[in-house]
Amino acid sequence: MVFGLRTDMSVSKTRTYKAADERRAQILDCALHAFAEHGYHGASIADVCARAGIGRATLYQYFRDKRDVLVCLAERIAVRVLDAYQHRTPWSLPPGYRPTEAQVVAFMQKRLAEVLEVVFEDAATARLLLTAGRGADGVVDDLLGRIDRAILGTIEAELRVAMEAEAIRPLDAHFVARFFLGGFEKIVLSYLEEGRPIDVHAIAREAALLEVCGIYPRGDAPPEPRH
Amino acid sequence: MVFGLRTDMSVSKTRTYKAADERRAQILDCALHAFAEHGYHGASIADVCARAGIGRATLYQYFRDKRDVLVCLAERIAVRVLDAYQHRTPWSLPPGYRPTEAQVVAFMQKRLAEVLEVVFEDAATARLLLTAGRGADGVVDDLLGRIDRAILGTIEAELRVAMEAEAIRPLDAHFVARFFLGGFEKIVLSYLEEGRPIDVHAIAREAALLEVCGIYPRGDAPPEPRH
Amino acid sequence: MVFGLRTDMSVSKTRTYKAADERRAQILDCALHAFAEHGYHGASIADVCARAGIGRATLYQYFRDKRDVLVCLAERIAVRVLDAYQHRTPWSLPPGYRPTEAQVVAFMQKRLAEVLEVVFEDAATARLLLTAGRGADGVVDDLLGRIDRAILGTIEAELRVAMEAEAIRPLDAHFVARFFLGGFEKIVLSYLEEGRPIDVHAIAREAALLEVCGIYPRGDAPPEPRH
Amino acid sequence: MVFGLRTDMSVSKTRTYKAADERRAQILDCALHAFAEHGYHGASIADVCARAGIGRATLYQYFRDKRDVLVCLAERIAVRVLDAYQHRTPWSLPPGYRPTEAQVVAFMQKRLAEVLEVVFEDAATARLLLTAGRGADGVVDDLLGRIDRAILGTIEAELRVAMEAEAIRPLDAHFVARFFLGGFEKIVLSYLEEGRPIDVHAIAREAALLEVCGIYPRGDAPPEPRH
DNA sequence: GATGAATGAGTGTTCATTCAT
DNA sequence: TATGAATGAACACTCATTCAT
Repeated sequence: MVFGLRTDMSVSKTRTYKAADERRAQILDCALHAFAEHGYHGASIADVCARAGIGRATLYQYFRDKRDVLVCLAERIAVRVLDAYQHRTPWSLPPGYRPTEAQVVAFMQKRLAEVLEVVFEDAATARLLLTAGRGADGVVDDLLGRIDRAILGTIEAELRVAMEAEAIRPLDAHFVARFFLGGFEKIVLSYLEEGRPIDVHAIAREAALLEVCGIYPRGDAPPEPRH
Repeated sequence: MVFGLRTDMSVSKTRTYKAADERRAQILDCALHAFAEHGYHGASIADVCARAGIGRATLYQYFRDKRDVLVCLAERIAVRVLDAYQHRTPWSLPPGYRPTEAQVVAFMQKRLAEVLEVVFEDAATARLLLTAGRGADGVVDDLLGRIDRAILGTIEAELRVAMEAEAIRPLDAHFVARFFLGGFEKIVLSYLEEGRPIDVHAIAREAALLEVCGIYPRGDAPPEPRH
Repeated sequence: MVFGLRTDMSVSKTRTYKAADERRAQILDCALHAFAEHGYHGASIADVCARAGIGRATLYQYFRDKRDVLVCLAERIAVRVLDAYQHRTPWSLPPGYRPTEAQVVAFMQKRLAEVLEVVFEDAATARLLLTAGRGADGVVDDLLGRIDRAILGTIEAELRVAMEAEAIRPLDAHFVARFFLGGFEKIVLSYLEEGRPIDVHAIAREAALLEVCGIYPRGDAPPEPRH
Repeated sequence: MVFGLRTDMSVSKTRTYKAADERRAQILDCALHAFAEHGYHGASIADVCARAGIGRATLYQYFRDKRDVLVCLAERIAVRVLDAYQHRTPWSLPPGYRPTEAQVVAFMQKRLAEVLEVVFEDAATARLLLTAGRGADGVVDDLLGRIDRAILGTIEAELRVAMEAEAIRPLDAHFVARFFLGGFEKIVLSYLEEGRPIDVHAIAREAALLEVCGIYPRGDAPPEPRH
C-alpha cells in the first residue's frame, strides 16, 4: 500500500498484579524519578504511570490525587532524611573539654559525611528536595519546609551546645545554621547539575574546614601586617 | 446553579492606552509579581493581564508567548543583578599589603551589603530568582544558570586574587564560591518565607564574619585545650 | 444580559462507552461530515465532537491533533478510492484485436461507473476530496496530491496500453489523463453543489462518449462539407 | 553584555500616503498574492498589510472586513475574466456551412488560447480562483460560483449554436461544458503546482484536439476490426 | 485489583477588528 | 489619512480525574 496506516502493536496488553504495599512503593519510586526529571508540574500522571507500567486509573486507587503522591513521597523522604540526621554521631564532649581546631574540623567532617551519604544515596531524591518540589504546591511546600526546619533546628541546637561548651565562638546560631545548610545545598545542586562524580568525603572535608576556619589565614605563626 | 451571576462589577470597560515601552515594562512588573506569588506554572496569563488591567491578547503584542515573558523578565533581572555585582567596590590592595582579619571582615561586609541591597530591592525579584523561576523552563533555567555562573565566576575570581595576595588562606575557590552563594541564598529565602523585616547590614556583617573567620574561636589569646 | 440562562437542556449528561475502534471510526465519520459542510478550517473540534456526542477531550485520545483527524480521514479515503480504482475491470485485449468505437465506449463506461460509484458512495467524501480538504494543510495536501497522482498514474498507464494496442489514437497521455480527471471532478462538484440526484450510469455513459468520440460528428456516412 | 536584548531597528517608521484609489488597488494586489500563497484562511490581515507596507487598521478604511477584501478581489477578477471570455473570437459560421474537423480544431484552439492567456496572465489569480478561494466563505463561494456559471453558460451557449449548425454532434451541452472547463482547470492547476513553464498554445492545441476528436482513432481509412 | 474509556475545566494563543490620536 | 495600541471571541489542546467493567 502506498499510504501507511498506523499500527501500534508494541504496547503490552498483559496486566500485572501486585500486593498493595508493593504497588504503592513502586508508584512512589516512579513518581520520584518523574518529578526529579521534569519537576512536579512538568511530570504528568501519565508519565508516572507509564514508568510503573500501569494504567492511569490505577494510581488513583493508591493516592487521592497528584498532590497526594508528592506529599507521600515527601513524607517518605522526610522520614529517611530526618532519621539519618538524628542518628548522626552526636556531640559528646566531656564537660569542660576544649577541643582543638583540628579536632573540631575532623569531627564535623565525619558528621557531614554521614548526612551527605544519605542525601546522595540517590540523586533523584536530592533533586526533588532541592529543585523539583519547590514552589510546587502549598501543602508540599509546607512539608518540605518542615523537613528544612527540622534539619535547621538540629544544626542550631548543636551550635548552641557547642557554644555553651565554648568549642566554638559566640555566634547567631539561627543565621549560621541557615548559611551552612544553604551552602551544602548549593554544592549538592552544582554536582547534580554538572552530573559530576561525587566524592562525598572530599566535599565534607572542604566544607568542614570552611565552616570551622573561615577563609582568613591563621596558623602557629599568625602573619604580621607588613606595616 | 443554573443562573450565573456576574459578581465582578468593578472591572472598568474603558481601554487604557500607553506607550509601548511603558506597557511592556508594566506587563513585566505584573508578571514578576504573579510569577513570584504562584510560580511560573501556577500563574496564568489571565492572572498577569488582570494585574495589568489589560486584555489577554494585549500581552501577546509585546511577548511571543508565556515563556518569552519569563525570559525577558530574567534578562531584565540579569542586567540589574550582574551590573550591581560588577560595580561593587573592587579589591584594591596595595601590592604586598597584608590586611588584618578585621579589615577583611569590614571590607567583605561592605561588598556583601552592596549586592544584597540590589537583590532585596524587591522581594518578588528575589523570589523569582530563587524559587519561582527554577525548573520552569529549559531556556529560563539556562538564563538563570548563566546569572548564577556569572556571579559565581566573579566570586571565584575575587577569591583567587585574594589568595594570591595571601589576604586569605589557600582554598578551593570553585567550592568556596558555591558554598558562600548558597549560604546567601538560603538566608535570603528564609527572610522571604518568614516575611521578616530585613536588616541588610546586619546580615552582611554576620555573613562576612562567618565567611572570614569560620566558627572556631580565635583571638589574641588562643584558647588552650583544658585537657 | 446579567443572567446567563442555560438554554441547552437536551444534552444528555450520561457518558457513552464504545470500543476504541468504533469510537475512532465514528469520530472520523463525524469529522468527515463536519469538514465537508464547513471546510476544514471552518469546522471546529467542538463541532465534530458534538456530532459524535462526546466531550472534546475524548477526540484527543484517538487523534494527535486536528490535522491528524484530517490526515487519518484522507488515509481512510485514499485506501478506499485507490482500492476501487485498482480493482476496476482491466483492459484485457486479445493481442492484435482492434475494438470498434462502440466497444471502447461501452468498455470505458463500465470502468467509469465502477469508480464513480465509490466516489459517490457518499457525497461528503467527494466534497472533502474536491473542496474541503484542498489547501487546508501541507501534509493533507500532500496526501490528497498523492491520491490524485495515483489515480492519474493509473489513467495514464491505461491510456499508454491502449495506445500501444492502437485501440486509441496517439496522444499525450499525461495531458489527457489530467484533462479527463478534471472533467470528472467538475461534474461531480456540480452535482454536489446543485444537490441534484445522481444517475451514475448516465454520467458514465456521457463521459465515456465524450472522451472516446469528442464533439465532432462522425458516422458511417461522414458528413460532407457542403460546397 | 552577556545577555542580548532585543532590538528591532529594521522597521521603517515613515508613513506613506497615497490616493484612495491607488491604495485600494494596492491592497487588493497584496491580498491577491497573500491569498494565493496561503489560502484565504491561511493568510492573515497582518500578512496582507505587511505586504502593502501599511498598518493593519488602514485596511479597514478601504474594506469593511476581511471577507470584503476577498469579495472585491473576486469582483475585480470576475470583470477581467468575463470580459476576456466574452470578447473571444465568436463563432461566425456562414449559415449552412459545415466546417471540417481540422477547421473546428483550429478554431477552438484559437479561442482556448485567448482565454488561457488571460487566466495565465498571472498565476496568483489562477490559484485564487481554483484553489485559495474555494470553500472560503459562503458569499465568496457564491461570487466565484457566479463566475464559474457565467463561463459555463458561455460555453454551453456556444455548444448549442454549434450543434444547431451541425458543426458538432448532438450532445448534452450542460454536461460537456462542465467537463471541458473541469479539464482545463485541472491542467492549469497541474502547471501551477508543478511550477512548470507554460506553453499556452501547446495546451490549447492539445485540448482542442481532445475535445473535438476524442481518443478514438479515425481517419480517411477507418480501421477494420481484424476479427 | 486493574484498567480502557471518557471528560470538565482550564490554558495559552490567534486574529479580525475597533478605538484614540 | 494613517496608525499604534488594545481587545473580545474564539480555538486547539492538555491533564488530572472519574466511571463502568
